[in-house]
Amino acid sequence: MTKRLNTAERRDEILNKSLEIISKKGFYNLTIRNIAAEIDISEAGVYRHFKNKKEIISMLAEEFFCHDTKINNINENKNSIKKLKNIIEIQLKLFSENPLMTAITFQEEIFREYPEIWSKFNSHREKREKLIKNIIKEGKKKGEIKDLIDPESFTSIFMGTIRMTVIEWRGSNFEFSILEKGKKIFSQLEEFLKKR
Amino acid sequence: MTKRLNTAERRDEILNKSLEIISKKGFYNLTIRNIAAEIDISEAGVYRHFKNKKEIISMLAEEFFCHDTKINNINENKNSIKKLKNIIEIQLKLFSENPLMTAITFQEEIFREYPEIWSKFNSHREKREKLIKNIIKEGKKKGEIKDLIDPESFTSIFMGTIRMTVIEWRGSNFEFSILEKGKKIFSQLEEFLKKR
DNA sequence: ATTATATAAGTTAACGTTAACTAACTTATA
DNA sequence: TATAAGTTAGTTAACGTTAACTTATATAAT
Repeated sequence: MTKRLNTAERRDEILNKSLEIISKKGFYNLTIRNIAAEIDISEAGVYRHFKNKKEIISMLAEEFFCHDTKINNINENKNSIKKLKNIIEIQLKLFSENPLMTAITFQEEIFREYPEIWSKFNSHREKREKLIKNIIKEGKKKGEIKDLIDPESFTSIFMGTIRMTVIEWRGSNFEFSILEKGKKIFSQLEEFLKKR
Repeated sequence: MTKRLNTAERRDEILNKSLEIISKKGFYNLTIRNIAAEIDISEAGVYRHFKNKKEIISMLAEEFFCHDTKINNINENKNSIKKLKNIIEIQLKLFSENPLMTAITFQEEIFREYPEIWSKFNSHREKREKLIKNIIKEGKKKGEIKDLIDPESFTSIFMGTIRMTVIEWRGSNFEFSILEKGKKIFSQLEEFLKKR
């Protein structure tokens, strides 16, 4: 009578539902009870598939990083402004394919409970910062980017802008196209960067 | 023997310690137990001064908004770029005077537990967005700001930049001068905005 | 094709802990 | 000396987790 799922299917279901809970109700409401109730199994049933709550959260973070590291690997032999454009495009494309993932980015602080995950987030951000800073420095050297641009300041501007765009998108309940908004915003930043 | 404080003093102590807990240990660890332990009274003692936990949190949010609304009231008869500069300066000055307050800005999501507070944060942000957008529109009309600047996009850039700067400051454990960093970053944005 | 069996997926019912909160009391102090 | 600031000792409810159990099903022997 009762339908059973195999581990792979159930794990996926648990992870997806967990992300949904975080996104819609906040991290506070991610409890084993709530997960179990939403997928209609017992609490103990959840523990057949994950050894504890932390493992669920780690897997979500892992998924997030896995999605996100694509950015660091492409981007060869390109104009530096194109590279920056590319970063925004990839980043926002990932979010647009999986909007709930944005919840993780913006509830980062909550991962403090799990110091290993928390430190991953921090080193991830630092890595991204360095990447952008280097692209700008390089662009200045190659004469593609204005001399007056300060790499460090612009990195803050760049990363802040992406974050703000996503915050607004989340706030609107994902009602506009983040890709188009991203394009529009980058064209503004481009005007700021490029030599004439 | 035991020293007693009057309500006013104790309320302040509780609020300050609460903010410190949120900032240093995260919102999760803001519990009546922890507050009581840190100020060395019993848990029940806390309830002599606040009727429940929500009241503590509401007061903190109130304090935050109170600090923050100064921005909307000044700024008369000024060049539009000066106005924007002013907004950054006031905002960062408030944070530099009370660094722990930044914790509230960046743990916003947590206020979801308290929908009334949460909606205040949102309308607060929207108000700020409108203010900035209007300053830009006005600046364009008056010929102080470049024609190609898109008010909506620039608002995201502007607000995102402030947020990112504060995130970095928090990340560094408040080790650099946020006021100087703000100045530096605004001088970059200014280059972007101003007509030559 | 049918049947036996190991195992994976599920259950119930509890565990110890901690959360927010309260009633009933004691005592310092204005 | 009345009141406000404090205590002790509890409540109820929720948390993550576990032990001990049941049962569906994939697979292998008949």
